[in-house]
Amino acid sequence: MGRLTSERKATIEFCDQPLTGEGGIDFEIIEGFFFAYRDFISDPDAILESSGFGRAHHRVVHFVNREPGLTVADLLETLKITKQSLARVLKQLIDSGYIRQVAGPEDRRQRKLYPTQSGRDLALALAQPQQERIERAFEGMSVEDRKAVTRFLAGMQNARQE
Amino acid sequence: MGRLTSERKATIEFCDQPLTGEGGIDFEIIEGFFFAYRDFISDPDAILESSGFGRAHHRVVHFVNREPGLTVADLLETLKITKQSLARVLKQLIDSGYIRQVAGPEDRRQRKLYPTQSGRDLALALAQPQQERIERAFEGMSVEDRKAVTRFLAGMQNARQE
DNA sequence: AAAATATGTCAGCGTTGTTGACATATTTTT
DNA sequence: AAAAATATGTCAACAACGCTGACATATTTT
Repeated sequence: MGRLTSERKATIEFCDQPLTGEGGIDFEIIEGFFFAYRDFISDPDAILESSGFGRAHHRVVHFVNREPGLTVADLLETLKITKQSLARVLKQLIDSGYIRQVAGPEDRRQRKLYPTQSGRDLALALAQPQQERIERAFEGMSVEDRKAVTRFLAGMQNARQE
Repeated sequence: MGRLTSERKATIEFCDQPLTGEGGIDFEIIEGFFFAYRDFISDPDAILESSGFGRAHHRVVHFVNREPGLTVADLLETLKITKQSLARVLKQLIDSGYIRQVAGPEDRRQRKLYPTQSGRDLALALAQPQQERIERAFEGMSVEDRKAVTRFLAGMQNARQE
């Protein structure tokens, strides 16, 4: 604890000691996660900029490619955003020809989402720099180490609703 | 590749096969990182909501606590945002009594930032649920496994400018 | 026929990032 | 001492992407 000036009257207190892992807090992981994720998404961000798209578009293109035919409701559940938020970016992706909608064959209220070839190409282009970054981070690591990372990422997630 | 209808004329093409790791892309890591980070920041988000603060405030409080006395320029460099963005949240944190500014002892143009006791308490309260989540993810993992995670997070980051 | 469901849309708002321009205090350079 | 550079603050406008609330339409279920 310190004091703003050498005078006694005000006693304006502030902490001048760095907050370290004394309380059993793993700041290396906390900060590492922040910096790593920020840099991780900066790669596709740079690509998206030229198309006039953003991160929200990236996520939609990604998951539609990962599971072609998923419905709007499925996508909302995965992304955990509102339909109004999704509508904005989805409309742009459809208008730009990256994604198509098909009425559900059984339930015609549904809109099943599929990537076009452009949409697939875009998803791959966005994943590529991320893959290179992952490979660089994995460089020199054993198979067990890599498994540990995968397990860690899974363990950091909330329980999947089933 | 599929077709929207059985008709031939239009040939509206779309991909109906899921994009898997065929191109050597590790989607498990890519998606795991996305879901893990999203859930990771949701914990402090819930706490911040009651104070009327957001994620941007969290980051500022965190780094000021980690390195008391850092200057505004230092903070901008760490967060990689513009001073106008920082000003908004920093002002609120100062007005709310979580952070104090002190003119630099050598260079009086500088504003050195310090947490107050409230600011320290807030930083700890925000870190706590994140720590618990990390511990849960680390559960049952060896020391080498944990080191691998730390190394992975470091390797995912851009080279530090020095 | 009525209710529920899946989706779309309009309107407005909040947070947090951006750029550009300019002001002030202080330090460094000439 | 004057001029230039630096550290910070501030005003204004804008963009991306979350949110809520309300309402419309088509389709399916009850």
